[in-house]
Amino acid sequence: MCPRSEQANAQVKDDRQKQILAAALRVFIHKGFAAAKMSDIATEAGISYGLMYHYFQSKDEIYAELVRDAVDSSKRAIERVRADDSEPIDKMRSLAQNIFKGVGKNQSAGYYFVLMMEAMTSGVYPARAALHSHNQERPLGLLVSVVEEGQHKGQIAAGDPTELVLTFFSAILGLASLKVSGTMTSMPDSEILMRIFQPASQKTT
Amino acid sequence: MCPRSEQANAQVKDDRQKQILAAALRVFIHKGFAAAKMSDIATEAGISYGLMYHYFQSKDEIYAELVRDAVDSSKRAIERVRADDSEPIDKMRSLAQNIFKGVGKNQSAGYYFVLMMEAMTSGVYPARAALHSHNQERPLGLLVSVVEEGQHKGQIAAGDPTELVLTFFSAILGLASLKVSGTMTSMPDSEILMRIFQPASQKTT
DNA sequence: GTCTATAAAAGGATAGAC
DNA sequence: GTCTATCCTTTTATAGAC
Repeated sequence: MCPRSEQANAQVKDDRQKQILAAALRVFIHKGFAAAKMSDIATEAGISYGLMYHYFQSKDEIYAELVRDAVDSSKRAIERVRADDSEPIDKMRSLAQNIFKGVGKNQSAGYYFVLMMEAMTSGVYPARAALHSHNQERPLGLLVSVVEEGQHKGQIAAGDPTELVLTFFSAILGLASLKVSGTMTSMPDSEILMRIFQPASQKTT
Repeated sequence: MCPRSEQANAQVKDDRQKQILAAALRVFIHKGFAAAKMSDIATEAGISYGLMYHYFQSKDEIYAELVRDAVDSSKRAIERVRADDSEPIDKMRSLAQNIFKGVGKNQSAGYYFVLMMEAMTSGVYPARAALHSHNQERPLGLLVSVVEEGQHKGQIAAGDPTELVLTFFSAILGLASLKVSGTMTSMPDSEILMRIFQPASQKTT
């Protein structure tokens, strides 16, 4: 009953939740929502099956929580590059490099991006719900204006900026999928993808 | 008992199998293997649940069969462009255009490509089995030499050709996923992706 | 060949001991 | 807080009537 221990317990509880979420992220990324079993997540987290339900109400809840985190994380990363004063093309480059590095090293920052993209395409209900609870503008939408500015400055090829952003990130998604599945052992040079932005008749420099 | 009717029955049987496979392809593409239910496929095919098992032994068998077909189809498409006498860069372009057109129009030729790529990344057992039963060299491997030739001719940027091929097709995979899921209403211009091959300081022409 | 009804298995969720 | 054992829903697969 002493307040100290209660606070400590709250800390333990929070740690466990994070531990479960981290394990679930890995499992969901590798198997997808439907194929991921609660028992897989429990094993990956190194705890018993039943304990999962002490911290989360359902598989859906875990997934929705992760998608929210993924969107937040992606959004923060995007806001960060938007805020700094580099050139538009370098903002896109920096974003790509961060994701490539994260995916290459199996870090959750990289996994978050993959999860967010999969949530967009999967049609899984809890994903849709989590995506829409953030009714604020979608993360990738924040990049359209960056691309537009880059086009005005002649750094980025002409064309519908939304289409360009989607093409760029779906390409990253495809690469990340191959990497995560082990089909590809390491991520390629991110400059290959940067060529998507490259105006036809002009050097990058 | 008359031979004529038996042959006609064989034809009906074959038609039904194709009908089920076509329905299954659509369902698998939209929901993924694990989330796809046999009842979904039956409904999509417009037949009863039980009848599925008259033509196939299991969900795994249907999936494996589709993956085999997808690999064959992709391989034939690749062999076809390899055989014709156009420039290497135009061979890649023609391949991309075909896939883009197929995915854009929801044709099975486009779906086959998506299925094949997903089979590579999914880790689903029947997919792996179907992929390995074709122990012959993998479809995308056939393109490495095309890219190499394009590099010698200065049409394609330098760099590991395998990496380039994988990057190119994983980008297509990502785009196709967005299209199939409805996140993207139409496929972008395939020339955007062709820039992946573009040497840095040179016009395509 | 085709369907409906049922069995069998898998996986999500809960209960209760410790 | 943590685990084991059990329940219950969902889905795969089979049986048997027509």
